[in-house]
Amino acid sequence: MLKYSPQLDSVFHALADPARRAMVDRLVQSPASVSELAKPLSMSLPGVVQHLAVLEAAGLVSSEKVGRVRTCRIEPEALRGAERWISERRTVWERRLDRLGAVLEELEDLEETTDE
Amino acid sequence: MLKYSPQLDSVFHALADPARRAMVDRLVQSPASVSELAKPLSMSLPGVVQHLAVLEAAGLVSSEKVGRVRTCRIEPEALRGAERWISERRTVWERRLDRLGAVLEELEDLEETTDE
DNA sequence: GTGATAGTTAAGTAGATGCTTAAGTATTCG
DNA sequence: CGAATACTTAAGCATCTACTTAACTATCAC
Repeated sequence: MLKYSPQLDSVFHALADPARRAMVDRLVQSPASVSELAKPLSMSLPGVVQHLAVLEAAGLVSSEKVGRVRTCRIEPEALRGAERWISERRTVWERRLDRLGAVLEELEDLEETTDE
Repeated sequence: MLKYSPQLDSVFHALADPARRAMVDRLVQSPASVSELAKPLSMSLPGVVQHLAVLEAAGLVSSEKVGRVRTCRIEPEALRGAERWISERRTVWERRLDRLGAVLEELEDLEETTDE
């Protein structure tokens, strides 16, 4: 199992939950407090805090407490890492398709010249 | 919790495991049999089959059995869906940065004109 | 047919996950 | 000060996950 990345593990795992995606969705608009994040979610506050901990562990979100309010903000680099992994795979797959297409065209050309 | 997508749940969940990412990594190169997928993974064959089932449930991989060999291939559309979700969020975040930058510049201009 | 190959099915298990409620601790307001 | 706000911590619990081993089925090769 080469190039194992616990970083990707935790980012993809964090994004696999709808409540956590909703929180990310909210945070890309602007920073928010824990209760602001909780408001649209039908869940207890401690539940939200646990999701927040998962997002922070994945490096997707950072937060800072001032007074009694914890303000959360998104960390786009982690998001970018996941995006990069996917797009690299897509690139490999598309290159393969291109090579396949080229081979098929060559075969067609060969058939034409041998048939005529 | 608006626009809940079980599709994204399952795709991100599938990608959160290193063995499954390794399988995707292999399959973007070319289709492969179950045992070919299993070879680089230090895991029993039934374990691999279970991971395969997760990938298929997420729509990331499809497979077909011919004779005694099951051939697996990647389904890039599901990958693209996950990539799209991430890139949409990144776009929102970047737009916000642009607006912020514009506002800051305006403030600077105002200060200059009022100071002088 | 016999045996090897390729995969499948079933059952069990340790540990992680996604919640909950209850009971705290700070901070701010009047 | 005393009450309201904004979290935080702890504990408990049902369910899900990622494996395992053992036993089975369906090809294919001779």
